Amino acid sequence: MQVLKEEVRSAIMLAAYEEFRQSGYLEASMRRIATAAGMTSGNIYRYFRNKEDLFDAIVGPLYSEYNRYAQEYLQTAEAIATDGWDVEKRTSFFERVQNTLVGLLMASGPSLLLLLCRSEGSKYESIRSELTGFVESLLTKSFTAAKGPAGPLDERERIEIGMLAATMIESVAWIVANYHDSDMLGTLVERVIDVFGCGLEKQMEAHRS
Amino acid sequence: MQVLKEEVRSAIMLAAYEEFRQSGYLEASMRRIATAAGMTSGNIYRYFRNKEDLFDAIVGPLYSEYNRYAQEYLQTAEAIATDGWDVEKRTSFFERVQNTLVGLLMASGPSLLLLLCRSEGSKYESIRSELTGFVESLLTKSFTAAKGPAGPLDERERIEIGMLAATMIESVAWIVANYHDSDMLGTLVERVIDVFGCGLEKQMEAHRS
Amino acid sequence: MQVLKEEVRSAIMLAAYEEFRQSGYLEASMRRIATAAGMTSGNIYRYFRNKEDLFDAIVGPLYSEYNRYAQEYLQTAEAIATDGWDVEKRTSFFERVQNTLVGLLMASGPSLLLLLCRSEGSKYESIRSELTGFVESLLTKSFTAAKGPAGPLDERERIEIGMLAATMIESVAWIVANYHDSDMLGTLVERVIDVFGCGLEKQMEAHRS
Amino acid sequence: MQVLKEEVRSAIMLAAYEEFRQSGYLEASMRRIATAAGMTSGNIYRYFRNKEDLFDAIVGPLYSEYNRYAQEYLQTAEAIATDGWDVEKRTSFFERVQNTLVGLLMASGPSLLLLLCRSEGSKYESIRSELTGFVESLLTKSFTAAKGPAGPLDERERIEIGMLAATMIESVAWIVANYHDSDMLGTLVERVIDVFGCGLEKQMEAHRS
DNA sequence: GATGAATGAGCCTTCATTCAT
DNA sequence: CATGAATGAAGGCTCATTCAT
Repeated sequence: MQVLKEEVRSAIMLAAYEEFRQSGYLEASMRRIATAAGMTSGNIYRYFRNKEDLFDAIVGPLYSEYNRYAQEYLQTAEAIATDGWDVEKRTSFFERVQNTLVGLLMASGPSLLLLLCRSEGSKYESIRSELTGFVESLLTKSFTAAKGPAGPLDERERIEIGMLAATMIESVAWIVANYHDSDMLGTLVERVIDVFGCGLEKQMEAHRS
Repeated sequence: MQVLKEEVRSAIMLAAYEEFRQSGYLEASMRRIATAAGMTSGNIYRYFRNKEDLFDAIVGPLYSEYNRYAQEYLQTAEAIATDGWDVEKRTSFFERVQNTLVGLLMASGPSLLLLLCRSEGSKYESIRSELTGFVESLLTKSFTAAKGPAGPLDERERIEIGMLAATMIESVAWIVANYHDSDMLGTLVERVIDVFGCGLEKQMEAHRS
Repeated sequence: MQVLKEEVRSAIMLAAYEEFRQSGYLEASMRRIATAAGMTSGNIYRYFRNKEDLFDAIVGPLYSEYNRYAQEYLQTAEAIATDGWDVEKRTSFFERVQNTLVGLLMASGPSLLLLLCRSEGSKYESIRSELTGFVESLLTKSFTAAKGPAGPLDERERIEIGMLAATMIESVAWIVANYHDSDMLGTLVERVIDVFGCGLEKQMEAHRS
Repeated sequence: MQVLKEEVRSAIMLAAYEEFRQSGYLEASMRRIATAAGMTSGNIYRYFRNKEDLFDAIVGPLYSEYNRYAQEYLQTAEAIATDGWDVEKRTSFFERVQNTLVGLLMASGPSLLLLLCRSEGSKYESIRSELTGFVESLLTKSFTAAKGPAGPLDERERIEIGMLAATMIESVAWIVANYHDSDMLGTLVERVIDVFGCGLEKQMEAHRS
């Protein structure tokens, strides 16, 4: 049964997606992917150089896009920080973060799940800490500004911010892993941001007084 | 030269803990565990039937304990729910959750890390969703009570509660994976519960009106 | 766009020659040959039954030719030996060997390189020992004649002749593998024959006395 | 059937030796080696890290020894060259080369065969050209000295020396591949050196006049 | 005629597990 | 008790070859 190249390529990527989703990058088996895609393992290598390349094909485009977004938003944040960061700007802060994340989610489709939750052992495995770092840096700027002349953040504040950033990303990862419908995804992420936003405001107040 | 049986058993479990922590259940290597424990891989099998059994030995007791706690708290919650769930009781609600979780953390020691974060591929890999289910059930009760006569929760409310429960557990897992010091652990978990608590209050208000 | 059959055949053989030269028979890759010939690997099998057949096509004609030469020269040598083998004839002996070899080299072109140096794993891999046998037989006749009435060669003489024949072929093979320019090739082979001739003369003298 | 470690190690090396000898480094199959050694392929890896390591174990010691010899003899040659290189020293030259080679052969045993003739694809594959370079350098020194004030060698002389060095090594390789008895090996190598020595003398004379 | 997708056997290697010693 | 040699299945990957199109 001869099939067109693109169809087969898609079939492989589909089977690979499923396998990566179930087993993660390291435990995924090329043989199983092949079987699921209805072919011999050798044939996969006509379409993808190796396991990494196959993972890349699914997840790489999204990663690039993320990189563009991240850089852009960090620069914007930098600019705002330099100008001063008044109440008005601060209130618009979480909308920006929210837009970044929700935008990414909308643009991404199901591959975000692999990137965020199943990439251990691949070259993308640091994505979570990158994302965390990104969010952390935004939060730090916001906090520093809010704190005003009181000076730089103390150790405990930094740890808490780090935790908030990380758990926020964990939460997003969970949502991505459990809801694939684009609308629902957006709603839930917004909700999570709300929750964390609320917690943050409280923390800021506490530290300001 | 002969070592007592229990000492050897401990040595194996110690080495295994470290290996599981670093590599996770699936990627953990029996050979490396044996080497680290100062023996041959074959000897491990005199003390533990297989990899799973070894993981069990480390993580199983905590799992049982968790099960006891969970059941107990659920029953309590049930009782309260039946009696009615007034403001006062509601305000004490998060303290209970908090106590449950922090108590578990204190009672558990480092094996919680394995159970929550390194059990993929083992028979405990569903622990997170179990925990989530537990928290979800508590939240549902609380919400239902708060909503009062307006009747049962709608689909959307249930989904949001599910998400909040799950992401809360994810957050706790992250903390457990990143901070081992018992005090810091407590502080951070309390902080996370604060944040989620704040978000929850807002949500309740929103839905009450 | 359609190419004539013979052109394609040639293109394949050309690409195959290069691949066999670089990688040897066993390590040669049909895929690389196809790519270099500007076609798909499958198409090669319309022109050649398999890898061996392709190697055959390049190297077979030369092998046949060698066989003709060898038989012819052996018969001549036989005839001379029967007639008696005086000094004059003996002095012309190495010229004959030389002419045989250099003739083959000139008549052969680059495929001799494959036949002599890259045929391991193919059905031609015994060519070196065949050639050696041929030269050995010539040398044996010459020696026997030179030794005269002293009778047949002893074990040690036969071994040395065998070795000289073999290393002479090895030398020629090295030259063929390293110099492709026809003139240089001739010069160096003559030079090698000189060297071996010199050694042989000495050996003959030693054994005659 | 339990066997002592060293016995098994030897059995593997023996089987490996045979396999490498028959198929060369690249074509050798670990499975076949294992089968020949009476075990599963996996078990080999208890004794040798991988194919390369196994080849190393057989061939490495000899290679080290060769390196020591080569350096030593090159230094000696250098010293002689500086002092001047009269007839007497020159006549002793080939005795030195001969001693080097024959010494190596005696010290080496059958692994020399693998090193010289079956190492393609391994990290030792350049051994022939190294050896050739070594001999070539000795010959060049000798020639330059013999030529005296006439100055450096011309292109053609250099090519011929290169060829003589290379074909000499080829000859030695052939001998090693075909005779394993230590005495016979010595005799034949001496014989080959004689032959080449004779050819060299003639060449020197030709170029001196 | 030619394509190139597909196969299947083979490669080296790793690893949990078993068992003779 | 403990060893560590051995197994067997699986891993990712390559390649000559076949065959539907």
